[in-house]
This record gives sequence, C-alpha cells and structure tokens, in this order.
Amino acid sequence: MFVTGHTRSCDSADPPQGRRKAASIRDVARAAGVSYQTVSRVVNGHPNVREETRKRVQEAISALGFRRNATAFALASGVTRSITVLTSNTLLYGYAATLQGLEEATRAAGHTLGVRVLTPEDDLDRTIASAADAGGGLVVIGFDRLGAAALDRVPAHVPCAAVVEAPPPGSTPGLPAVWADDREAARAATEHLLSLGHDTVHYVAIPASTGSPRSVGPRAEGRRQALESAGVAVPEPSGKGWDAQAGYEAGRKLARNPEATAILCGNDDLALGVLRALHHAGRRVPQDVSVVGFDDAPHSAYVTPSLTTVRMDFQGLGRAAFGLLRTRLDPDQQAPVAPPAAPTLVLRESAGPRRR
Amino acid sequence: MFVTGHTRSCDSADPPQGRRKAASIRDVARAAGVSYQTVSRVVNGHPNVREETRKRVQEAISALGFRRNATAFALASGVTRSITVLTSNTLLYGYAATLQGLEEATRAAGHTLGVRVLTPEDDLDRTIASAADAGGGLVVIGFDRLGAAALDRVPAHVPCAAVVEAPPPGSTPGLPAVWADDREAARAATEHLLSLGHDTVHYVAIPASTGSPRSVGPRAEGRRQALESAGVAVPEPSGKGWDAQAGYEAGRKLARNPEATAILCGNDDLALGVLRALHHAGRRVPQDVSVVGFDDAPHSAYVTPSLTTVRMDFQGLGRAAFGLLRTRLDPDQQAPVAPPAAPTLVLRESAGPRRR
DNA sequence: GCCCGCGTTGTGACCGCTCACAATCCTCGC
DNA sequence: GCGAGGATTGTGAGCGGTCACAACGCGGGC
Repeated sequence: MFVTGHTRSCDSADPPQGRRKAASIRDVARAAGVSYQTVSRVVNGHPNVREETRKRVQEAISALGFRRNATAFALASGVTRSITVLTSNTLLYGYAATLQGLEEATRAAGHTLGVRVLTPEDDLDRTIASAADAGGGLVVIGFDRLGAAALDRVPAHVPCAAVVEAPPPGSTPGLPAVWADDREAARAATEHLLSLGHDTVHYVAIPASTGSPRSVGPRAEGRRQALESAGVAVPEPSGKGWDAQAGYEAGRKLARNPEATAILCGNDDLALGVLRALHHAGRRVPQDVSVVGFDDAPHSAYVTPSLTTVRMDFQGLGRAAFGLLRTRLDPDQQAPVAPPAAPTLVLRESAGPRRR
Repeated sequence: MFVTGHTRSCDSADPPQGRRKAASIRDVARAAGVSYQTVSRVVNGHPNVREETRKRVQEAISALGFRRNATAFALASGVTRSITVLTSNTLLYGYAATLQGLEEATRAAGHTLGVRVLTPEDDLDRTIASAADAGGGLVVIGFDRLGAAALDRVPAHVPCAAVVEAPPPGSTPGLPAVWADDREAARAATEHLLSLGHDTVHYVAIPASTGSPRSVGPRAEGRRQALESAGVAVPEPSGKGWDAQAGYEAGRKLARNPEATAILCGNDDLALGVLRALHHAGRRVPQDVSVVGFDDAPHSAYVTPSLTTVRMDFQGLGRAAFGLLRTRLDPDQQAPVAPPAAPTLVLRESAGPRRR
C-alpha cells in the first residue's frame, strides 16, 4: 500500500486480528493454581518457593507468554530503571559520541535511555520537570549555553548528573559532574604549535557554554595561558558557531593575515572550514599555515591534509556520567565510576614547522 | 570533591535534606476541599467543573507543586506517550540524522523517545520484547543487517514502524515503512558520471541490509541498472564496511586501476576514504578520477575537493516513520504523514569531465 | 505430646491514577 | 410548585504489580 511512493502504511489490515491483552500475574496464578503472590515470587526469583511450585509457575508463564508489566512494576515498587538525557544537539560529534557512551553504559546496566533535545524555545523548567518525572534520573550535556542553562535549573531533589565543558567554578556544590581537561589539552596543542616555531597561535573558538561575557571556555583559556607563559602575543579569538561554515568564515579573515601561521580550532568542524578557507585563499597547509583541531571526529584522519587534533574520550565521559548518576540513584552501588581517558594530541599532517 | 580530577560526585551532602514525597492527586484534593476525582478532572481539563472549583483546585495544585504521576497515569489509562527506536548505530551520519528527525517529531507530538542500540550479541527477541513493553511503540532503523533482522522479528501485535533502505519485497504485508528512493538516486548519480564522459562507473558499496547474497542493496542496484541501460561494462562492486577506513582500502585497489576514472560510493565516509587513497596514489580528483558520495554528510561540502554527493532527507525519513507509527497507535489521528524529500544530486568539485 | 520456628503460601492494602456510575445540586418549563 | 434534565460532584472498582503480614504444614527439641 503505497501512500507517496516513499511510505507504506498498513492501515486497517490489522485491527480485526484483535490484539489480545497481555497476561497478568493473576492470569498466570490461575493457570498454575497458585496465588498471584507466588507468581510474583517466582518472577522475582524469591528464594522461598518450593521447587515444584516454581516449575509449575514457570510453565504457566511461558505458556501464557507472560511478561511483567514494566509500568505497574514501576508504580508499585517505585523503581524506574530509566534515565533521560537532555542535550541541545545530537548531530555534532562531541554530543553524538557522548550520547553513545551514555547509551552503552545505560544498556549495560539494564536501564533504559530517553533522549530529549533542548531548543531555545523550550521552557526549561517545564522541560526538566517532565523529563524528570518520566523516570529515574537525568543526565544533562552541558557543552553549550543551553545545556548549561538547563543544568542550573535542575531542582535539587531530582537525581541528575552532568557532563560539562569544564569544572564548575568552585562554589556550586550540587551536581555530580564529569569533564575532560580541555584547558590542559588546549595548552598542550598550543605548545606544540609554538614548538614548531610559530610566533603565536590564533584561535577559532566554539561558542562558550557560560553566560558570563568574561568566560571564554577552557579551550580558549588553555591556549591563552600557553601563549602567556611563552610570553608571546595573544591574538583575539574569532569564530561564531560550531560548524564548518563558521570555521570557513573565520578562516577567510585569518587567511588574509600573513602573520597567522598557526591556528587552533575549537573543534574539528571549525578546523575543516578553516582548512577550506585557507585552500581558497591559496595558502598551503601545513607549509604556509598550520591548523590544529579539537575532538578527533571520525573523518578528521581522512581529510587531506589529515587533521592534527586533540582526541577526546566522549564515550568515556558519557559512561562516567551514567556511573555518577547511578551511584546517586542507588548509593550502595558497587561498581566504581571509571574516569574517562585524558585528552591526547594526535599528530597528523595539518600542523608542521613554521617556514620563513 | 574530586574523585579523579575529571569527576565530581556529591555524595551524602544530599540525603539529609529529605526528599519529600511528591504530592498526589489526593493531597491536592484534601487541600482544595474536593474529591480526588475533581482534581483529576481539573488536571485533565475536563469541561464540567465549576469555574470557582477549578480555580481552587488549580491553586492547591500550584501550592503543592503537584505534577501528575506519569507512571500511574500510564498504568491506569493504558496510554503511554512514548516510543523507542531500535538502531544498530548512532554515530554514522544517516543513522544520527534519522534519529534527529525522529526525536524532533516525537517531541513535537509531546511524546518521549527512547533509544536502544542493537548489537550482534543481542538476543533480538528478548531485546524487542523489552523495548516493546517499555512503552507505546517501536521504530526500527533497518539500514543494515542487524536492523533488518530485528525488523522481521517484531511480533505482529506490537505497534512498529520502520525506516528501511528499500521497499520490502512486495510480499511482506505487515509493517508500515518509509524509505527513500536510493535506487533512483544511484541511477541519477551514475548517469551524471557517464554524462561526464566516463566509460563506466565503479562502485564502493556499503554493506547490504538483507541476508540474501544476491541482493546488494538499492544503491548498487541503481548504479547497475544505469550502466546496463547505457550498455557499458559493470565492474564488480568493492568495499567491505561503512567507514572511511573501508573506503580507503577499496580506494587503494581502485587507484591502481587506470580504467577506474569514476567511482560512486555508498556513503560519504567511504568516499572520503577513497579520496584519501587516490591522493596517496597520486591520482588527482577530479582531473584523473571522479568521485561521488552518498548522503551529503555535513562535512562533505567542506573537504577538498568538496564532495559531489546525493543529499538524503534522513530527518524527513525519521519524521515520516514517527508519523506512520503514530497513526498506527492512534488510528483517528488527523495529521497526515509528510513524505520525505526526494534524494537530490548535489554537484560539487569531486566529479568532473573525463580527461584523456 | 506440645510448642517453637522455619519454609511456604495466601490475603489485604496500597502505589497514583483512570474509568464507570451513582448522587447531588440547579435551573428551567409548564 | 414540581419533575425533568443537565451540570457538578463523589464513590467504588480496577490498572498490574509490590509490600507487610497472617496462615498453614512440617520437623525437631524438650
């Protein structure tokens, strides 16, 4: 049944078959000739059930295709093995990879993962509230302004963990959080470029995650610190977006500046745009200009020139965030939370020695 | 409190504050001096409630910070506004973009989205069953073998929609499904290359989604048909994976073949690998070899040479799949399902006229 | 022979909400 | 002025499980 040539629905071919209602614990009890409580005991592996009874019940269970109703279980027991993640984006590499780590950990723990994308139009409080009462806990990805804003509107009583861009300024006591040492990584990347003989390092920034105008994010900060330590000039960062287009625009300006021989970018997409802009301007990479990215997105190793970048363990961040939330939800949880791997600089073709 | 320098938990600072139990409908009723049923009526916007009563109840609601317990609602009403998507991948562009469309549509409809990643180790039946009783319906992304396998194990009685690579072979009546016309798109891409003067078009394939060894997927098929129509040779497809690495390996072989002047790739990642391999082999693109990708991933416009590729409306696919599921779940659903946009060939730098 | 304690099973209440229906209140028309 | 009928409100039951506790059958120690 073709609706548009792209879609096939199967209306009304189905209703007649009458979706029979799922068997309940009491149906099983009746079939096995025991009380519903005994069935409950069997289902939950309670020890004190005579072996023969258990067997009889189990047979009834599989005969009727019984599955314990998750909703009823949640209502009665108060246990919801589910978490939901709040994020403003699912497509950008850092977000998607964090999500992946989160999903993996969630799945391994036998929980269920919900995803709710945050938009600027959202009433954050409402959104958080409804996500919160969907289940057992929240993980907020606070890489950007929106995520960070959501983060500090989470009421204290809702279990929540966060993955953030940088450690929250000392004071905030509340939330368990994970982060990578972006600042240190940016510093290392910058020092690498400096060691290659570049006079200074320009920076194409990703948008900051905090509201305060002073704060520019740990990556920008690390690069600034490295430059200052080296006693070299600190050119003003550029960049106004997350994607390659933003990188391209920033790159066009930088390409016109003959002094700009080393460019650090806030992420690999930005770097890609910068590369493209330099190419259009006729500046060769790495001979004329060196470019370093951030995140090590999957394609960065395959572009030409391949991108020198900082590998980030986003999956590990996601896993750790889940771990934190889990211990929050269930304090006598054994499994310790494995820390994510430290960022590492991966050297490829896009950065090379300064040539004069 | 630093655990590893990357993780901050906030144990035991919290319990003392005593998470007071959420107010229930009866608490509100007591506070407002009405019966719990009246509260229920107000909460659900039932018409027959005296204006003054409604107001009183509403005040009690906000005074107590009441929110209707979603679990109890689901149990009592049997309505679960939630769907879960089954996919074997969340990072590859096609999947991630489909997921995004799905999330958007889900959110717009006020539903909740769960994500469950499929792995080869999964017991598919068990996985499907538990995903099914998590809520209101399933969407399966059947782009690959695993997804397709999951798809045909979904029991008839669980509401499910699928987004697939190609229309299921005539017979299968069951599932509502969405797909794009990949075959036609591949044909168009192939014809474009032929029209550029290439003798034939090589193909680096993505893995097939069906088990049958004969079936190679609609993209391979469209290219084959185009070549046959043109009466030119049909070189054997290569490629054994989804990512740039697989593309690179296939590209290395192709690079050694001087006859291979036009290469169509099953996706943009593959194309990127091919581009890289050609570069390493010293073959220029597009002067010596033309390359065309598939999917139009975000970075494809920014690599150099920028990638000629086929833009796919994955978001639209996701939205449509949700629409299908929704009408399945709720037959008297008004909103018609908008069909996704047709694939379009986007011309960029990586494909050009054959030069001899 | 009786009581205790354990293993096993059943019963009642409840989680927080919805449904169906009964009870009450008003208002209107004749 | 009274009954009909609609608007409002309340009550009981149940969704499908869990918990707490009571009831039963049994063997052992005294």
